[in-house]
Order: sequence, then C-alpha cells, then structure tokens
Amino acid sequence: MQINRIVEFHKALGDLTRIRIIALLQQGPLHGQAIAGKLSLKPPTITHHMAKLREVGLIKERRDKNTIYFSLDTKALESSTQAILFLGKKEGDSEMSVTEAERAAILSNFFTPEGKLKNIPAQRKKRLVILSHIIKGLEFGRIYPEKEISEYLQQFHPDYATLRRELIITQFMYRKNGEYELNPRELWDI
Amino acid sequence: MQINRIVEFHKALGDLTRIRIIALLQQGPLHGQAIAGKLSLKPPTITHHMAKLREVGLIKERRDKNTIYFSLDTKALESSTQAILFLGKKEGDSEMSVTEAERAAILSNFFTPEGKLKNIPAQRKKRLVILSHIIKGLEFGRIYPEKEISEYLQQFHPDYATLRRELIITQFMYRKNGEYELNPRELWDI
DNA sequence: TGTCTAATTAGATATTAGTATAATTATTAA
DNA sequence: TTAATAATTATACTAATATCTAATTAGACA
Repeated sequence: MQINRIVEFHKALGDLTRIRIIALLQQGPLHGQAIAGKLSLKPPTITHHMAKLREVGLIKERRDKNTIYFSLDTKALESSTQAILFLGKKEGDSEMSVTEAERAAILSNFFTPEGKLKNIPAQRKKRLVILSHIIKGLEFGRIYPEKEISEYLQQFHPDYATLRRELIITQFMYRKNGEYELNPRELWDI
Repeated sequence: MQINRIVEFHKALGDLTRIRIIALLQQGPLHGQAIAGKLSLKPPTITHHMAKLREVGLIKERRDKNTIYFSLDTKALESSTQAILFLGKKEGDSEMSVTEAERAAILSNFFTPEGKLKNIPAQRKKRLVILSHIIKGLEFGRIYPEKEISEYLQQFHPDYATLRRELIITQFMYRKNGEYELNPRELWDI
C-alpha cells in the first residue's frame, strides 16, 4: 500500500462524523436516511461522508428498491489500519546494491545515444535503473495530467502505457483521478 | 469519551507530511532539523507537526545538548491503530458470541413446535439467529425465482416480504433481476 | 557574562474540508 | 406516464489547518 493511500485512509477516519458512521455500521447495515436521522444530519451530508469512506474502500452497499444499505467492509478496515505499521521498513534494497558502474552500463545498454529507450528491460533491477533515470526530467510536487505524462514518456519509448504503469507499480509516482505526481523519494521501490 | 481520541489520532495521521515523518522515524530517531532537511521543510513546520503527533502520544523524545531526538512510540502506534476495530462492537451483539444454549433458547422462543415463526424479533442478534436457521432449507448455488423464495418464507411467517428483505440486508442472500441466491458464508453478516 | 545552536512561538496567508439548501437523478409504484 | 421516495450533485459558506517569515526561548560552553 502506498503512502498516499495511507494518508487518504487516515484522513477519512479523521472526522468525528465518519467515525460515528463507522461505529453505527459496526452494528449492522443501515441506509442513508437512517444514518442521517441517528446523527441528526442531512442526507447530502451523509452522501458526502459515504463517498469519502467509499473512496478508501471501507463501504459495501446493497440496493433494495430505492433504498441503499451501507455496510462496513471490516476486512478492509483491518488491513488498512495495519498498513502504517510497515511503512518505513525497507527490505532488501535492489537498487541500493547497484554500483555506479553497473548503473552506467545498464543505461548505456538500454538507451541509444539520442536518449531513446531501445526496449523495456524485463529484469526488475534494470527496470528500476531505467525508470529512476527517466523520472529525472520530472519535478517534485508538480501535478501532471495523464496526457502530459504520456507525451513525456513517449519521447523515450512508444509503449508509454507500460512505462506509465511501471512508474505506478514501483511507486515512483502516484496516480489519482487521472493525475500523476512524483512520490517522495523514501517511498520509491529502490 | 474515547471516540474523540480516535478521531484525533486519525486526524494526526491524515496528513502527508506527518506520515512521511513517521516513515522516517520508523527507521530510527532523528532531530528536528534533520527531519526538516529530509522533507525540504522549515523547522517551525516540523515543530508544528511534532506537536500534533505528540498530542496523540506517538512521539518519544530525548535531549542531547541542544538537540532533541524524536523517536516513534511504536507500541502506542500499534495500539492506537487497533482502537477503531472495536468501536461499535456491543458485547453479545453478533452471532459469533451466541452460545449453542442461547441459540437453542432463541429458536424455541420464536418458533412454534410446528416450525412457524411467532414473530420477527426486533433485536438484531435474535433476528440473525432466526434467519440463519430459516435458510438451512435452501441450497448453495441454486437460483431461486422470487415466487419460490416467497412461498418458502411464507411457511414460516405470513410477512414473507420482510423476511425476504432481511435476508438481503444481512447478506445471507443476493438478489438480481428478481432472482435470489444464497451468498457464500463468508459474506453473511454474522 | 555573551555567543552559538536548536527549537519554539507568534502572526499571516492560502488551501482544505464539513455542512447546509436547492435542484437533479434513479428507481419503484400506481 | 405520472407520482413518490431515496440518493446524489451543485454551490455557497464557514471553520480548520499547513506552511511560511520573523522574533523569541532554552541550553551549552568558552
């Protein structure tokens, strides 16, 4: 689980109303107006909060006629609460063990003199070297629309979709609502 | 009221900077300016965030000359993350905690000797016992038309519509296009 | 004492986010 | 097709808060 999901998860629980909703749902499913009634809030407010809880995967729902019964995904709740415990623990760093010489060799093997990527290496260690090189042209803190990221990656290799996906998997980048952003260094999969 | 402590705890973790601080501290103690440097932030900002984390009991600190080394109270972190899991759980409110003796008592209280349901219990725990008993006459994997389910339920109680709705809400059954099917056991609301 | 260093406080600003009302959508019932 | 009900969306308003600069506090030590 990547860092931004952890932040979103805790942000979702960092509100008294949403905690009260969770406490209610832990006793059984409820529909929106019932929740609104029990908490003395208006239905749109409940919709707002359910959307937040749903975004972080805590809500299951079931429709019966016009009524939607919300229930708590307790499995998701349990696993999400655990995520932060393992955040800073780094296991075997694959790129840490790459010497500068190896790194240079990998780069010169996979890039043409013009800076084009000949192909995307299958070996994870090499792929990490390639990707960490490619993202040097991106800025921390800047939000990139998907279109811009795709165009940027296309200058290296026509299969920009694979590169884009790899950047997410390796946690070099974070994606939300079709927008991309560099993750902080300590999250990178290296 | 412990609920507000739970809210404050998650609010403290619902911020990217503070999560990054925790990730750093999970690798060992650090002093304020070191944290500021690693995160490219100013010292007052770190003070601000450390205060938030300290308020919810996550930070231990040790002074060495002018330098304060912050470290993570991992025990506190672990126990705080667990708190929400037990929030709404009322003792004896789930079927898990129903003993066989209680179960038998509930069944004999609500069913006539002929197997008719006297009435539908209002208490959730009892309702779950009743419903889980009723569905013993249904087969896993078989698709039931609404008419057949209604007739089946009617043999227990004339208000088959309420029973049918309860079976959906409790996730004992799943409905789509007027057809009903038993859910797998792990989805049941018990 | 006076100076150095790390941390904190104070105050300002900009952004995020919770809640409400009014309008709209989606589904069921007549 | 129309009506009824539950939920959602669209906006607006307000409150909370993350970050900064500048000023201040607290120890350590020469």
